[in-house]
Amino acid sequence: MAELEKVYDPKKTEDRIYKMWLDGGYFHAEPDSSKLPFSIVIPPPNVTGQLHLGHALDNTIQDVLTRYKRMRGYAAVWVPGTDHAGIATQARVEKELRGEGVSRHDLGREAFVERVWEWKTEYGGRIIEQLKLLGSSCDWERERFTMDEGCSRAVREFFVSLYEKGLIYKGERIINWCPRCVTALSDVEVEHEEQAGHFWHIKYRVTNSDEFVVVATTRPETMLGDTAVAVHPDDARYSHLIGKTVILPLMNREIPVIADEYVDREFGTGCVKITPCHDPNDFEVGNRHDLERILVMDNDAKIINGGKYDGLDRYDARRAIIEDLQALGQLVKIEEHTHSVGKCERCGTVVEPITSNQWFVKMQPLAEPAMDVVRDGRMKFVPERFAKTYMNWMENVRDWCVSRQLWWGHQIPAWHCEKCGHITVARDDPDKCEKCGSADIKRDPDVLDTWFSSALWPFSVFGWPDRTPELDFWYPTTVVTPGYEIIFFWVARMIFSGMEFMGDVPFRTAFIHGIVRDDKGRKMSKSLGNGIDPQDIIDQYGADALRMNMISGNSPGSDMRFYPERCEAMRNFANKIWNAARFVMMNLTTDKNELPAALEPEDKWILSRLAAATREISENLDKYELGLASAKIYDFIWDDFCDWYIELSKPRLNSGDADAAASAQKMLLYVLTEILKLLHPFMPFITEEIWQALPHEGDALMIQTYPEYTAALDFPREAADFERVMAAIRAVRARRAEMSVPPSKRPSLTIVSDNPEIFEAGLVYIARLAYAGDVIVSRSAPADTDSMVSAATDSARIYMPLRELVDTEKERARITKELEKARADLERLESKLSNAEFTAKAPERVVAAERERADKARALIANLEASLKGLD
RNA sequence: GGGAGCAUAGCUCAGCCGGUUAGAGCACCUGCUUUACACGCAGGGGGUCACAGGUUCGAGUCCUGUUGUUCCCACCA
Repeated sequence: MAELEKVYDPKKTEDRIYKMWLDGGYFHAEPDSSKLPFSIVIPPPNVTGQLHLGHALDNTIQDVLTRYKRMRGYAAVWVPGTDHAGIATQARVEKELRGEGVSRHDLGREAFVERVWEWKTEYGGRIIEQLKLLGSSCDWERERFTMDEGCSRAVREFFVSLYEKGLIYKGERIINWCPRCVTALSDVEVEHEEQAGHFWHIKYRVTNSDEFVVVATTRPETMLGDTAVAVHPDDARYSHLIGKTVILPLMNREIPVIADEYVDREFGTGCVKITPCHDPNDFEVGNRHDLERILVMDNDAKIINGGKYDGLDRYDARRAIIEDLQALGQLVKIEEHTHSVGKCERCGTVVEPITSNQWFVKMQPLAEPAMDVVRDGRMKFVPERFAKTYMNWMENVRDWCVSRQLWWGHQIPAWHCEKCGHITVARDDPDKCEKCGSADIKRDPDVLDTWFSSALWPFSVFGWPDRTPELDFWYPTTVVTPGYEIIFFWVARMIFSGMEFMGDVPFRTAFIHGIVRDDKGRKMSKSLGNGIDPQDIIDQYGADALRMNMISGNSPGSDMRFYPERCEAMRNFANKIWNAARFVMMNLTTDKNELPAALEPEDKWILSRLAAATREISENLDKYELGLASAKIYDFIWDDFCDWYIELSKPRLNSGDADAAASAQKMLLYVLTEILKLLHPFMPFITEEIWQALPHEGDALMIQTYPEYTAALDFPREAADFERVMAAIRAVRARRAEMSVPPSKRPSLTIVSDNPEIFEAGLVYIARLAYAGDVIVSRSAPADTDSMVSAATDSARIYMPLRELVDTEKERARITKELEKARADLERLESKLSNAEFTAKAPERVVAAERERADKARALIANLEASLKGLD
C-alpha cells in the first residue's frame, strides 16, 4: 500500500492520473444498445482561445454530468472540439502578417487560408490541452473542428438543401456593417449601448419657395444619401407639402416629400429625412415609395457619392457637414440626445447600417417548429426562465445574414454566371451555369457566419449527413451547457437546425449557466486586466479545488464572483480527504473491501448518513442542482465522516481487540470508498489517486458504479439513538469549553437517562470524545449533584464532578436561562398543536414532527428542572 | 419602450415542492501540539431574510405594490 504524504500535492498526481485515464481508454464510448445513451457536445471554444474561467465553469459542469452518468452505467460520450471562429482567427493571423509588413491581399486568398491553417495546426490545440488540465473526460478520439472535412460536408449539405427549399436567399437588404472587420454582421453580433450624442435639426428648403421643413437626425452624414423627406399622411402641418420637393442642402439635390405612416407626428419635428441605404426603417420606406437608393459610404465607412465629402471618414464628414450647414444657416439647433449605438461584438467599432447584397436564412418557417418544441416540452431549459428569453427572441427573429466578407471560413457554395447572372448552388463544385450552360462562372467569394457551422454541431459531430450508428444512438443529445450569453448565437440556431434536418431537437435539456465575474462583480476582460488564468489557479490549488469552487455555492443560471480564497477552502477540503484516507490506510490490515459481519451503533449511524447523502446527491445531480449536490458531499465528508466517524473509530482501533479493530477498519474502508465514488465527478483527480492506493477491484474509480441508496443499509432507528449519544457528547464539550476545562482533565461522568441502554452502548465514545474518565449510566442522579456541573439534552442529564469549578449561583442562572428558552419553545409548539386548524389542515408528517419536537422539549425541560433541583 | 434577475450574518453566497430555533465558506472571539489533517480540532458571537400590504393553520419561500440594483431585448429618426 502506497505511503501518502502528509499534505496532498495535486501537482504530483494530476498529470499522472490523467494519463492513466487516457491510457485506459475510459473516456471513449461506442454506441451500445445494451446501455442507455448519454451525450454532450462541447460548446466548441474558439481555436484562438485561451482557457478562461468561463470555460472552467462550463467544462466542469459537463465533466461532472458526464462522469456521473458514466458511473451510472450510461454509454456516456462527451464530444470535444473547437470552432474555427471566422472573424477572430482571421484577425489574429492578419495581425501576425502586419508584423511582417504584409496584408492578406498581398498573399492572396489561397495562400492566406493556407497560412491560417498553419496557424491553426500550430496553436489551435492549446485550448484543448488546457481542457485536459481540468480533468475533462472528453472522448478525444471523437474530437472535431468546425472546418474539418465532415463538418464542411455538413455545412455544404445544409446550405444547399436550405437553398433548395427556398430558405436561403441572396438579396440587397440593410445589414450591420463593421468597417474595421470589413464584413457584414448578423443582428446578434451587434451590441447596443446607450451613448450621449446630439440631435441635429436641419432646414431643408421647399423647392421654389421660402418655406423650410426641419428634420432632425443623430447621424447628419447620412443626409448625403437622403432621397426623400417623409411626413405623416394625416399631419395637417405638412399636408400641403406632400408631393412637392425640397432641396437637399450641401448636395443641392431635389428630393420628394412623401407621406408615410411610419412617421411619428409627436417625435421631433414630425419630418423625417429618408436615407434608404443607411437606415433600416428608411429602407422600408424607400421600398414602399420606390425611392432611389444612394449609398454614401464604402466598406471602410468613408464617404462616397457625397460630392466634396468623398473620401472623408464618416466622423470627419459629420464634423464638416455640421460646419457647412452652420455656415449656410441651415442648422437650426443642436439638442443633447442619448441614443443607442450598435457596436461590433468582436472589435467594438460602431457598426454602420448599410444596404448590401448578402445571403440570408429565412427565419419564419424555421422558427415555428423551434418554438413548438419548447412549448410542448420536448426540449426544456434549466433554469426555466431562459425559455422565456428564447421564445421572446424567436418570436421576433429576423432573417439571419449569414454571409461574411472574410476568407477564413466555409466559402459559400454558390457560383454566379457572368453571362446570364444565374446563381448555381450545388453540392459538388459545378463547371458551368446550371441555367445557360456557360462556363464563365465565378464562385461567390463570401464565407459563412461561424455560427452557421456551430448550429449543426450536435449532429455534424456524429457524422451527419451520413446516417451513422453514432447519430442513431446519441442524437438527440442529452444536455447542452452554454452560458446565457450564447442562447441566441448558438442554442436557438441549433434548435431550428436540428428540427429542420434531423426532425428532432438537438438536445433534451439546455442547462444554462451564468458568467464568472471578478471579485468586484465585474466582467473579466482583457481591457480591464482583471482576468484570472485558470492555469494559475490549478498550479496553486489544484484542478479539483478549482472545479469544486466553480460548482459549489452557486445556483443554476446565476452569475458568480470568483474568489481565489474560496479555492483555498476547497484545497483544504482536498487535504482533509487526503488525510482521512491516510488515517484509513494507516490502520488498514485488510485487503478486501467488505462490510464487517456485525455493525456497531456508530456504524449504523454513519451508514444511515451515507445512505441519506447518497440519495440526496443523486437527486440533486438529476435535477442539475450541482451546487446542492456538492454541498451535500462536502458536509457529509467533513462533518459526518471526518469529524465524527473517524473519531468514533479510534477507540475500537486502539482497543487491543483485534476483531473490533478489524471491523472498524472494514467500516472505514467501506465508507471511504463510497465517498470517493460519490465525490469523483466533482473532484476526479484526488479521488482516483486515493482509490488507486486503497484495496480495490477494477482498474479505475472513474468506471466504478455510482452508489445508489440501499434501504438495507439505512438504519433510521439506530441512527436516531446514536444521535442522542452524540448530543450528550456535544453537551459535555460545550460545558467544558465554557468553563475552560482542558482536555487533559478527565472527570468521571454520570449519565442519567430513562433509556440507559442507549448510552451504555456508547460508553467508550463518550469517554473519548467528551474527554471523560470513567462513565456511569444510571436511571437516577448521583447523591451529591449540588457540587457537580451538569449538562442536559432532551434524552439525558450528565453530571461532572468539577467541584472546584462550580459556582452554584452561576450554575443556577445558566440552567434557568436554558430552561426559559426551552419553556418558550414548548409554549410555541403547544400553542401550534392546540390550534385545531393546524392539526386539521397541516399534513400528517408535519404535525407528527411538531409533536415529537414538543416531546423533546418537555424531556429537556424535565432534565433541566432536575438539574436545577440537584443544585439545591 | 418591453422583459428578466437580484436584495438573507462584517464579506461572498446557498436555502429546490411554503412546515424545526434561517445555513455555508471567509472574517471575528475563546480554548487545544486529543499520534489523519494547524490546509487542523472543540466551543462561541453575529441576521427585523430591502420595505409595505395580502393569501395561508403556517411566509425568507407564494401574490400585489414600492424602493434600490444588475442584465437582456427593441428600427422613434
